[in-house]
Amino acid sequence: VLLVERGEQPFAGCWALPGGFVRPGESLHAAAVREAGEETGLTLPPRHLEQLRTYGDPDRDPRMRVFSVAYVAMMPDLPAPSAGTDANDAAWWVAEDLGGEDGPELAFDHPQILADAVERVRAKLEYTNLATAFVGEEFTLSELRRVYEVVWDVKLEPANFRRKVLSTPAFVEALHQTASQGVGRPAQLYRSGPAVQLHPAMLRSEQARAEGGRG
Amino acid sequence: VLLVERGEQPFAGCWALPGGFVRPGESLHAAAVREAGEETGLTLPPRHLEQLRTYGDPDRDPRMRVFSVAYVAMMPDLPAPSAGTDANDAAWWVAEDLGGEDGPELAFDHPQILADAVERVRAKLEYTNLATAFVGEEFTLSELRRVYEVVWDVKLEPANFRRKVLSTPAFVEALHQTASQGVGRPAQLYRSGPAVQLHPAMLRSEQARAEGGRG
DNA sequence: GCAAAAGTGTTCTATGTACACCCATGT
DNA sequence: ACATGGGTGTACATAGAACACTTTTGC
Repeated sequence: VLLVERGEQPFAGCWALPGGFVRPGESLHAAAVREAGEETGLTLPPRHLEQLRTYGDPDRDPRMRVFSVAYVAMMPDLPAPSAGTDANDAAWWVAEDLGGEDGPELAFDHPQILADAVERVRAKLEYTNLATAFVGEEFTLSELRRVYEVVWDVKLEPANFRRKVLSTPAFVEALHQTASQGVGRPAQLYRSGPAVQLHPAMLRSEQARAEGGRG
Repeated sequence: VLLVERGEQPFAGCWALPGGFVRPGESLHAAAVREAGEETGLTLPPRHLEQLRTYGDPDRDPRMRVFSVAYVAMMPDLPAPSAGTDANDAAWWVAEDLGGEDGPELAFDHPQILADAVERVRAKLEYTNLATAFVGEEFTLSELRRVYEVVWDVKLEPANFRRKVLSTPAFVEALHQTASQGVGRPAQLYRSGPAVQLHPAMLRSEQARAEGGRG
């Protein structure tokens, strides 16, 4: 999770999701990309960007009435961010470490926004190819499986996962090359296929579903 | 679908989704309920209300920059609406009749909003108890099945549908009363159970999924 | 009695799960 | 040789689809 440390009141010193104001003539989508870049120094376009939802409770910002249209973006190979305007610092965080006792305090209603985002991603892994946005353009099935295992916090049977992915039409395409890596038999390389929606879905177990979300 | 006929430019004479501006100190949720009521004369609280998404393209309203936070509401027993402020008329429409040649022209980007709403509802029938918001507090399984059949535009096996609904934990609760109605064996009455998310889901077939939506 | 809708039983098939087993590589 | 991860095969359990059949009402 990409967070910035606030340099101004309110919530100075707290960490917050990067954001800002939409400009005249600018679409919401473009504003999300621009603001994320301005506050963190990241220029690469994200692999995936989608609207989450809009937060507009009257007292969510003590200064004035603010409506925040939250977007979720996905990036692999997380490049090092740098603090931008209005921010002391910018850094990547592990989602698991946020919201607990040890983690930093999040500003405004950003804990809720983050929780909604995590649950959205968990749910979308089931029925879309969103998992491929977490890995490089070329990847092994083990790398793809690790995405599901980490995000859902479960262990998946490698054999069954493999069959499931390969039997889902247009989910991945074989490159007929082997990855050159460490110990063990080299794995085949794949790239993301044309399918965006998956039929049938990669169903998470009852247990994995209870993990995070009421959805 | 509840629409109002616009009395002012732009799009005067066109039909539009009811809406308006959020007031100071008012939540988005409260504004959605209030505006729907003001423009149509309906006062009953909807059985279900949820945020759809926010539309903010720079030129979606020719007068000025407008961000619309769309909400979807569900009501059974559709009471007759009456035209309110800024509206010539208000009426219920069949969703299927909108968007085609015969239907009325919808204002602004409301065709897109409506399409997104229909797809949201279609998808949510699968994994939530949203279908129960379309029927009365007490209902037969045939009435519930008709919701799925109409919204998804499919035929479902009554026998299998019954088993599926009754085997899904906390989806419906039996009232041990029979409905008094027309021809055929009287059906048992049920009411909505405590479950909001359904496990396992009521999966629509590949065909029903292709019907409306890419999601 | 007959039509119509409610409800039960049963068979067949598809899909997920668990686990045994073989394959190819680095050390 | 052996540990490690990649990949295949297979038996079992579960869930959905299709359809025959019984039950209960109105006409």
